[in-house]
Amino acid sequence: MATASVRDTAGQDRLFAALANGTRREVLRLLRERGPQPAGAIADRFDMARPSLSEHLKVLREAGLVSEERAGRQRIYRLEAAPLADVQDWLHPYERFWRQRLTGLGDVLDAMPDDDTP
Amino acid sequence: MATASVRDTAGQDRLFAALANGTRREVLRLLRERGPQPAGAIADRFDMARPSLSEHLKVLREAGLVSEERAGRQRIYRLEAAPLADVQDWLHPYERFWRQRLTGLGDVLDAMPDDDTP
DNA sequence: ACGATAAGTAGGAGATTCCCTACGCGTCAA
DNA sequence: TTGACGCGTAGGGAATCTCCTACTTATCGT
Repeated sequence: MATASVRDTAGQDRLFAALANGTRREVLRLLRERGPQPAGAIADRFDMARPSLSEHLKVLREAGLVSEERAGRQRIYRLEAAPLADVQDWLHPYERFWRQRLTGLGDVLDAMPDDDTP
Repeated sequence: MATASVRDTAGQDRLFAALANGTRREVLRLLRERGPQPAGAIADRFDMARPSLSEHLKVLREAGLVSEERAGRQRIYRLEAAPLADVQDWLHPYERFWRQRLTGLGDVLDAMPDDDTP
């Protein structure tokens, strides 16, 4: 096993775009807190027509953030957190910048270059 | 000093949406690696009309990810990483889910609930 | 086989995104 | 003061997003 989370630009776009919607973030939270759920049970939690929520699930699926398993006439959705590890990886080189601010180190090092992505 | 990074749903939408674009992520990387830059120097790096890039800078500004400082007829843009700390905070409750997968602990705990956001 | 149930697809309205060209505003140098 | 420069705003076009109301497909119970 070698690479696990190399995401191209378009993939990152899809990932962040999937997260850029409150309803979809709520769906993720629901799956995280309550475990896998059939589409209907998810939809019941939202004040929105079911087909609309079905679309949101599709966006999450295409971003790799949920998977579906068919069980009879239900489709059980499950959180897939792996792409979120990609987000954390993306975040990592920025970490020292907010650390810097919070610890009051100030803006002293602002111009100090670093290399990370080619 | 009390709360520093409480972001409402709309604010999170704006934040993730700002990150959901390759050009804008590139701008952030540039500011991280090369330090603060005038708008023109940033625009020169992209194969895009300057007003288009100006719009991207506006989106980043409204998400709080960059700040601008006027210096003569230039506007120096600077990375503001604090909102990215919000992203990491948002990410945190999901962390155990991908850890779980990676360490091969398997799907055993998938249905185990946890509480985090109200 | 039939009707009811679970959930996705089709198509469409209205808003937003992402790019462009044209133009306006402030600042500096001569 | 005039002209050039740095940069933003206006406005517009094509594509995409987010919601809706039908409608289709697949499965289950009787």
